[in-house]
Parts: sequence; C-alpha cells; structure tokens
Amino acid sequence: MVERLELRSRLDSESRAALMSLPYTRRTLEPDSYLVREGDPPHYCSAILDGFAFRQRLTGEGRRLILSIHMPGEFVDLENLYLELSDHSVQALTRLEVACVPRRAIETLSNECPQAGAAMWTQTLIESSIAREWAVNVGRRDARARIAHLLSEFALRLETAGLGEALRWTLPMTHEQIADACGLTPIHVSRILKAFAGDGLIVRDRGAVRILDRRRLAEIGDFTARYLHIPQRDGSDLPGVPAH
Amino acid sequence: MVERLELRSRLDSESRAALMSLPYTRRTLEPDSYLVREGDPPHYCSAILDGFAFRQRLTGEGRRLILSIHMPGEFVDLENLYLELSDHSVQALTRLEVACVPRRAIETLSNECPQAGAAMWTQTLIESSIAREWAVNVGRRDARARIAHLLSEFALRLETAGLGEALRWTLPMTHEQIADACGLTPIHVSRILKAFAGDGLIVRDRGAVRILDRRRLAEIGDFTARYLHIPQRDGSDLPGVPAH
DNA sequence: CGATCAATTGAGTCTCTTCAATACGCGTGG
DNA sequence: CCACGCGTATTGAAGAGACTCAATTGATCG
Repeated sequence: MVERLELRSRLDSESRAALMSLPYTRRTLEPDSYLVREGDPPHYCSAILDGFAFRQRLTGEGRRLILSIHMPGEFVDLENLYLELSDHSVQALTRLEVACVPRRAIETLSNECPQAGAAMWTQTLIESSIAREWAVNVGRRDARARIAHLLSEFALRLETAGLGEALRWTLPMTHEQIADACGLTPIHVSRILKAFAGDGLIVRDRGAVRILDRRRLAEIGDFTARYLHIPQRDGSDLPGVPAH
Repeated sequence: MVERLELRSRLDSESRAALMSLPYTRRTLEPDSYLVREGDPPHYCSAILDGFAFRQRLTGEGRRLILSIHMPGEFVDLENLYLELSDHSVQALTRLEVACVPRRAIETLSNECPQAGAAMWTQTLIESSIAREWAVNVGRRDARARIAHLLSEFALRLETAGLGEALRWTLPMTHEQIADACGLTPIHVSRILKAFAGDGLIVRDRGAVRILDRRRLAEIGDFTARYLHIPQRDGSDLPGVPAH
C-alpha cells in the first residue's frame, strides 16, 4: 500500500524494499482534525492511504490560506523533516487513513539509502513547484480563473492517482474552503460556482463540486500541467489539458 | 566562499570538505539576465556569491509573479535538481556573481555524503516554507501589508546574511518588480510606498527602497519570522520583529 | 422538528485597477 | 553642455471586481 508512493522516481528493488519496511502505525482521522499543527515540532511523517488532507496557514488577523490538497499515495509533512518547528498545519479534509512513520526512521532511511532519500526529496520539490503555482494563482489571476485552476489541478491529480472514476470527479470542499484556497470570500465563490454550474462545467451536490468539463475549466483557469511534473511515458497530451 | 551556505545544518568536517570541493565555474550576470529559463532542462545549480536574484513565473496571459528573492550564500535551482524541466525562471535582480555547479556533481555528492545532501534538502524545505508564506501574503493580506511584509522579510534575510549594514538596508527593486512580487500594480505600489515614506518607514532613492523602521513595517506587514526557520542560538527575539 | 451549519441572494461599499497624461532621472549623442 | 529619448515613477479620475453586511433558504442530524 505504501508502494505506489514513488511513481515518479526510479527505484531499485533494494530502495523499494527499504521503503516498504519502514515502521509505521495506522491512524484514522475525522474530517477537520489535525495531522500537524503549526508550531509543533514534527515527530512523524504520514503517508495518506485513503482520503484527502490539506495544508493551511493563518495570518496574524486570523485569515486562512489553504496551501495545497493532498491525495492518497502522498506523504504529508516531509516538509518538516529537517525543520525544528512546523510552519503550517495539516488537516483532514475528509475522513482520512494515514500511515505514520517516525521522523527518525525516515532520516535513517535517507542516510542509508540515498536513492530512497532522493525519491522523497523529489516529492518535496514537486510540492514546492505546486506551491509556487498556487501563489501565482492567488496572486495573478481573477476569481473565475483561480477557482477553475483549483478544479483543474484537482482533477488531473485525481486522475494521476487513479481515483477520477472512483470518486466521480468530486472535490469534497465547502465554499469556505475553496475560498480559503483561492484567497476569496465564500460568497464570491458561491456566485462563481453558480455561473460554472449554469455553463455546465460542474454540478454541485451537498457542499461538494463535481467536475464535468475539465477541458473548458482548464482554459478558464489558465491551467497547464508542467508544474505538476508528472512523468510522461509517451509524447501524448495529458487528458483534459489544452495542448501546451 | 561557498562555505557559508550551510549555516543552518550541522555538518561534520567531511561533509564540509565534500561541499567545498564541488567543481564549479564562476559566472557574472547583468541585471535581468536569466540564470534559469522556464521550460529548460536544468544542468547546473548555482550558488550566489554576490548580488541578488529572483524567481518568477508567468501566467498564460503574460502576467508575472515574482516568487522569491535570493541572496548571497544561497543556492538557486536546487529546486530543479531532480526534475526534468524547470517550471519557473530565475533572473538576476542586480549584477550577479554565481558559482555554477554541474547538477550531476550535486547528485553524486548527495549520494555519497548524505549529510551534505540533507543540508541541501533542508535548504529546499526552507524555501518551500518561504513560498508558502509568499502565497499567504498575496492571497490573504491587503496591499499595505503585502508590501510591508516583503520589506520585512527582505530586511531580516539581509541581516541573516550579514549584509544589512553593508547594503544600507536597500531593496534594489523597481515598483514594477515589487508589484509583481505582491500581486499588485506598480501604480498602487507607488502610492503605498509614498505613504510609507511619508510615515518615515522608508526612503526612496533612484528606484530602490531603503528600509528605516523595520519594527513598524513588521507590524503593518503581519510579519513573523518562524517561517524562515532561522536557527536560534539563544532564546532572544530576532531584531526588528515583534515578539510573537 | 427545531438546531445548526452551509449556501444563496441582494444591496451598497471599498480597494485596487485601468487608462491617460505628466514629470523625473539618467545616459547618449550632437 | 544641452537636447533628446527612454524607462520609471507620479498623479488624477473613473471603473470594476471582489468584499461586507444582512437576511433568507436549504440540508443534515440529533
């Protein structure tokens, strides 16, 4: 189950075995409960087995920005591996199953098996890349594009994780969460989602958003996939993303 | 000269020696010239010896967001070490002296000397943390606070690099660059800087901003230092930052 | 069947943007 | 040394996108 973590890096069997033999404890978390709290020293890194999580930071005035969404197969909190104190929180978006690995075990692994370390390092680099795109999104796009971009990124990452059909392309976020992910107010998010629904791009059911037309959302959201650094086997386009 | 890179990580003499013996070539770049171009495969990682650089990304509509500022003693483009294509550009902000290290040499080093690898990994984690804060800044603060935050971060990092006095606390950015760093227009930046100057927080000379009152800027900008992960020897406050 | 939380709708406001014109600083060349 | 040109900064006025406030609806759950 922890194996599909490293889709993106070449691992030999030895590294793979080392990763597989990491000690862990399984935990289940309810929505909104904290995996990591801002200001805590990090003791564990968790790999998501099932469900979604998100990262967030608060301003001094108590305003929130959601920084990223995490899916099954991803490690959360490798970001704090070598840092003293966590600079942000990680919370469960849905009911969440995680495998908690002691931080020390990961440090030891990456010392003894540089290839596995490089694979994890690579994941943190990809997450930085996503963070940069996120900043561009909230900093330089209008509200429609921000939301469309969020949906597009989610859809493509869902697909990459092999979960698109299974979850029926449903983003389990409330308007308030979407607003905090895009630097908007929930009221404005509501209006824009309504317009998207009217245009047949999405449907809304029970506080979640189901994606219907990825292609058009990608256009509206100025979405391109390069920043996700998804390995390309062949030269073909990624689905739902306009050519370059 | 490359030695001061690793202020934040504990390195034994062996790792230090390995880092010091990395092969490199020295290059000088004029302002605005590219160190890394979006879409290029990364062949080198550069350590800044003198001057400032910045990272940027463009939207499909050609709008720019500046993602970070880099100072002497920092590696740029470790971010692309294990990635196929660069997802952003790095440009010289001022005249720039860099030491270019072949990517392969760094990979080899981090395989053979995990401690040095961890030190570099740590630097990339800190940069992600800065990127997250940057996203919060453009996503959830008003224009005044964004600019004040940018100035505060710059001031503290200058100091950490030991360059505050030497450079007289001067941020060598045009209004347009500040605007692109904060997700604003240069016109609005101009107005706000004028107000800051009127309040005695800064002075402007020749398209650069000199910082006068760090403490007040930090308040206005909702600036706290945790996200920079600057190692604290003693329990004392960082200068120019309000006590938590 | 209230209670509660999320979403919706409308009206008015404000920050920041856009557009346009002008001024300034600085290097170049006459 | 001054005129010219260019990039950057400034200023004003008008407009737009997103926000705030407030009231209403809707869904879910005990």
